[in-house]
Amino acid sequence: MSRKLSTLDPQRLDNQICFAVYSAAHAFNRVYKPLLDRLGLTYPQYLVMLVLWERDDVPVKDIGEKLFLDSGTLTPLLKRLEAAHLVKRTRSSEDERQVLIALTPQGHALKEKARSVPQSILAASNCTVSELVAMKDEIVALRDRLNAVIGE
Amino acid sequence: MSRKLSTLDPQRLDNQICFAVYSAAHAFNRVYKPLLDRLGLTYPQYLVMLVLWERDDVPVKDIGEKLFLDSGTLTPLLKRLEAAHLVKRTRSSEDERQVLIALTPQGHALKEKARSVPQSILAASNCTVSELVAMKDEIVALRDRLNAVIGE
DNA sequence: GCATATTCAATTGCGAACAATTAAATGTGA
DNA sequence: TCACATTTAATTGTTCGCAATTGAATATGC
Repeated sequence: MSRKLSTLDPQRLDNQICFAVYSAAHAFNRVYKPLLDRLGLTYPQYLVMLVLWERDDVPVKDIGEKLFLDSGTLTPLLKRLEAAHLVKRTRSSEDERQVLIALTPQGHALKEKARSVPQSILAASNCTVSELVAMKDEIVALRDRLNAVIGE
Repeated sequence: MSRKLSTLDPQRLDNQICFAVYSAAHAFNRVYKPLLDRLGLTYPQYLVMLVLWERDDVPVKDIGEKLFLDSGTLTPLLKRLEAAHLVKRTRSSEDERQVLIALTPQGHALKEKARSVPQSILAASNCTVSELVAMKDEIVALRDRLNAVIGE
């Protein structure tokens, strides 16, 4: 009775779904870490590389919009990627405010090595592909609604 | 065709579901932040307080197990809560290795003020309660399977 | 009882994450 | 043209998150 109440209590549900997402994000990070260690990347760095492998020579802002991150996070991260010789940062000649991020040959080459990174998660999840696709779409929809609330 | 392939490509799905969770966690954090600011808490601090409001006088390790956090994260966080006069940290007399965390009167009092925190998420989500419960359960199940993989 | 292993918290160092501010470049209106 | 707003990165300061190490207390095996 009190158990049923606590599960359906909307007050707690907010907390519960938020914590579920929060703790799942950490769990993903822990699974990815040993795989990414071999590439010398952290997970946020890996996300940036995924963006760049799709399209190169983009301003910092474009990366930030795709990953929902701001320059306070990206600037030092990109400097670390530059220090690792994976990207080059150059100011745009058309708009001097922009810094364009381009992959180095090593940055491009890393794409092949990264192929094997996402593999064990699906196996470990014990879900069908369609279940995971549905789940992903639900989470994305929730995220987008939350972000819409923030934008007002 | 290529669109369908990319959606069903298990390689990308791994990345996509992980990023969905990662970005949703940030979105939640941004929604909670202005509400928690009024309490003078960050989201991880709020999680610790939620644990303590359920049960008091627990060792650091118990908190860590519930929130999937270690002492490297919790020790400084708890010191900040102590500096804010919300908790008291005392070494257990039974086992001197343990530090017990107890709420101060102000820590207890904050529970009432925190009642209004989880509220807008459900409204903003545009989902039914049962949909959100199902979603939460799926995410928790996935998280637990991921954590099981880490434990080997 | 004593050496060894385990447990627990604290510490250190590094990398996010973000708010708030700064500074420079660009765009706009009068 | 010139004042003003906007855009874009960079900077600064605070807080997480975790790996790795340390150190102390407790438990275990012999």
